[in-house]
Amino acid sequence: MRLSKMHLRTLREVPSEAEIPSHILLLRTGMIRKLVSGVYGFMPLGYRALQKVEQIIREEMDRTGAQQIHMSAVQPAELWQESGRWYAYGPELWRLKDRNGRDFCLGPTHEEIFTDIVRSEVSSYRQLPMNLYQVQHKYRDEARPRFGLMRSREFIMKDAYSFDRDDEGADASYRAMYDAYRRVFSRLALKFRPVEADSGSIGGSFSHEFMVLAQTGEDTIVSCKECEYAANVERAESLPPAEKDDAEPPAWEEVFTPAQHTVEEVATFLSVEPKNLIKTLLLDVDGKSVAALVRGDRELNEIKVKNYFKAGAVRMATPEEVTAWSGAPVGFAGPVDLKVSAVIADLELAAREGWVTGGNKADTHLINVSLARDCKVTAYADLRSLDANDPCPRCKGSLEFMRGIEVGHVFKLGLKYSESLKAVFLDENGKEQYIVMGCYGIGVSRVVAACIEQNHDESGIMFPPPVAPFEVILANLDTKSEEVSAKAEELYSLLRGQGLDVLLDDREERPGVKFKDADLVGAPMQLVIGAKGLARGIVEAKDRRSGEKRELPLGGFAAAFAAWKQTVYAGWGMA
RNA sequence: CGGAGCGUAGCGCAGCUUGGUAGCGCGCCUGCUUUGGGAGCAGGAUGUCGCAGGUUCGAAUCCUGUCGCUCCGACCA
Repeated sequence: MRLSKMHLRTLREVPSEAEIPSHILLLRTGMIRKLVSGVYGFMPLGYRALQKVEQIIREEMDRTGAQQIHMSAVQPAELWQESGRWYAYGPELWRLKDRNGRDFCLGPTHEEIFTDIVRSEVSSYRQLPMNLYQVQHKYRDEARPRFGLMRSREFIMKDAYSFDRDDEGADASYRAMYDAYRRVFSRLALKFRPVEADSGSIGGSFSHEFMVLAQTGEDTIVSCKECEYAANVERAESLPPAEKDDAEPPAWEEVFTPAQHTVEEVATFLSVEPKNLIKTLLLDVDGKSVAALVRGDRELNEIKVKNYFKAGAVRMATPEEVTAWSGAPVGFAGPVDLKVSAVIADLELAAREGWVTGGNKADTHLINVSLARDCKVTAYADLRSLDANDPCPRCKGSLEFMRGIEVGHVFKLGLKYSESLKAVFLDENGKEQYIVMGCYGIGVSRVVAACIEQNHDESGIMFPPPVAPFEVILANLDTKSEEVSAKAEELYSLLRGQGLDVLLDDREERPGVKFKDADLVGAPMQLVIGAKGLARGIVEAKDRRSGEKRELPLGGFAAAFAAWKQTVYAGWGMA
């Protein structure tokens, strides 16, 4: 592609709406254009990057035997009512009506549609297993779209659905997708981790997320330094302490703690450590009052509470509710004689007795509380978030925390949708069986953003070669010189002959503009040809990632380029 | 949904307090000069000041309403 003929508009200044690097750079390079909040269009450069990602995904999906189809984004409400998600999904489901007032939605995901196809097309065990996928727009009316392509209301997703005769088959399909995802993200030259994850509103029995590692990621993941364990903190399991201290404390008594609300304040006031306190958090779980107890130095993980109750919605109680349930202002709730429908305690709290708790009375705490003796604890469960001192739940090794961007998610769904939508087949014995399902998504547009998030510097994007809209940018610094231009054209067709995507900067611009734009748009390999270099018989080459420059001789250029290309790719961990 | 902020040229912004000719930088167009890290000079084009209503002789500016956008939080494969 010749830059003089390509529509490219780069911005010098940072658009005020963008905060994070990928959003800023996608706008500055003119790769995307916002239409309205959370809805973006792709311009030539951006669309090329998107297609590169898509192509790699398609190749790896096809390799597993999955078949690409294309369903509409518009979906009839009936199917969603049948699965129950029309009511369960909430305002994020983008609903619309046709002229006759019939309900539809724009698909946020396609379990219903794919299950519907399969239940009408598949009737025999001979047709299974089957895996269908598509690359298509998804719509989620996000409460707060943000960060450009990271969290948009319309986005591009590859979604695949597997259909198997039994659980073993479904596990094999899941494994095949998991492996395919590893290959996809490896081929994209991204640093990523597959982690154990919460299965959220898609449902199902287990799932893994694929996280691209980046500081600006919205998720936190824990990863064991010694074994393979890695999980989203939302889901990472905590181990109860090994030792147990059953010594029964003396009877509890009230202590006066005027205006001491927080754990820190109370601990300091009573000269005890925060880990000797119990934090009593009051929650509304699907409309029921619940108290969740964790050690004073721990953080409650609301997702674990939600999963424990298999609840739809969990929220912190309002100050009014706290007062109504505990009889005291915020900061003094405790588990002794608390009027709530359930009290659940973190596993760790079973390990010892003699706690400091809130007194359910203003300015009052209790000491020497025994959960077993003094409180009605409904159940003990893993409720807290891990912290840096926690051991790995698998091997007890040490954990590290990092930020990640979720670019892929694989779920084993089991019978969730086949039961609600009655997707069945006849087995060898002529008996009707439910199809066992899995579903697998990759946020294609988010991958492009994540890739930039992981690979950029002050000057612009550093695209990994497999994602780069162009692998090489060839800048002709002297477009008015016939010799230089002839040489540039010669190199341009030579490189294209090698199957590379090359962008020839043949604009009548000053060198500085060309250098800045080359760095900004982030082609992994930059070549510069100008009168000076030509006189010396060389082309300058710059590795965008490392910044390393070298001179390639025009005599024997092809060999010198091949060697250089190899070092550039090696820098990306590519063969 | 709660809190905060912002809507003025393609982009970044000033002007609003104290009402009176709509501005600056970048970008864009023309010409000349320039040409190895976002050139210089000269000339030029581009605005329903988000929208609607109100106050006023007169509103970008004051008042009311409304829409949009962004950030923090809540929420979220």
